[in-house]
Amino acid sequence: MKFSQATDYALHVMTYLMSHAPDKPVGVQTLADRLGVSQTYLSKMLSKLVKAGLIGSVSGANGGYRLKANYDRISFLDVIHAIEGTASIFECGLNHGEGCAIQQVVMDAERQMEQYLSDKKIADVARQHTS
Amino acid sequence: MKFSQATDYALHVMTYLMSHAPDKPVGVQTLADRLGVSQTYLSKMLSKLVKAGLIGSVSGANGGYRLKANYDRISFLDVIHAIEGTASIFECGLNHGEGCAIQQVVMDAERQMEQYLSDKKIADVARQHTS
DNA sequence: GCGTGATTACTCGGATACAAGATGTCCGAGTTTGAGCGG
DNA sequence: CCGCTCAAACTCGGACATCTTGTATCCGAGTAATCACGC
Repeated sequence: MKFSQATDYALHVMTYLMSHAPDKPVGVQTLADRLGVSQTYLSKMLSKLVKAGLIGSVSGANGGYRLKANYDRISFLDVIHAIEGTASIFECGLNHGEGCAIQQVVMDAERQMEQYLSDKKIADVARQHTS
Repeated sequence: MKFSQATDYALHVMTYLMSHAPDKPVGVQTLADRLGVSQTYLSKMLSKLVKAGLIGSVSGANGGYRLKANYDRISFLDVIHAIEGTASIFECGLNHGEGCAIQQVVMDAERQMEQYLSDKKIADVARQHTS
């Protein structure tokens, strides 16, 4: 029960883009050096972020990844869902009639956390802390 | 980012004990049959619950696992922590000065969820829904 | 100076390798109950 | 009926086996900018 490293990287990339280059595309190489991660692995996460519509990609020379217009409305939850998927945190594997009360409780708890994460925008922390 | 099956099993065991046998020890065999899990695997989780002090074990014939006196104060979070460990859900692997703002946000979100889970007692759902 | 082609700097996707953790099994050791048996 | 012994029913712990998932690397294909070169 942990968030993956990939999520960590993705969040930091988003923060970096917002605080350092909100308008220009940045190559994977640059981002990977900044975070101390291999560029090939980082590109996997960036692909997911692109697929989720959180950032855009510019191919070819001088290309890279860049923020889109409404980047200041992206929440922590958006990034986490893009990387980790949107599946629920808890699945009751038993078949004891529908509506497992235990699953209900855990999913409610999950909603509490997601509520908090969707209120927090990446741009908020990017402003105060240039990663 | 999911809770393990083990946590699922543990929660159901606790619910079962509270609703069916609050005072007598129940063997692993019985519990495992009830849940459709192998008894040897289930015993691993029960050991963890014992170590965490959530239930007691009675060895020897007619032995098994049983609830302790204050079982109605056990929360979902207690069981989850016993199985999954108490480590934080998110660890920033980067070394960019202390106090990563991103980690701060995610940990706050985690606290939201844990707050909810520590308010919910197992006995609450055991009363309404005999698993 | 101007098109045209080659080179370069990128993204993108698939295939693969590796390690760790979750899941599940097997077995041996210790512990208590209870039944059997001899006096 | 009493006490002893022994088997059965348990927990407990460690050592495995397996499977999935996260992490990471490599490579080939496509794409766009830029540079070189010939006219």
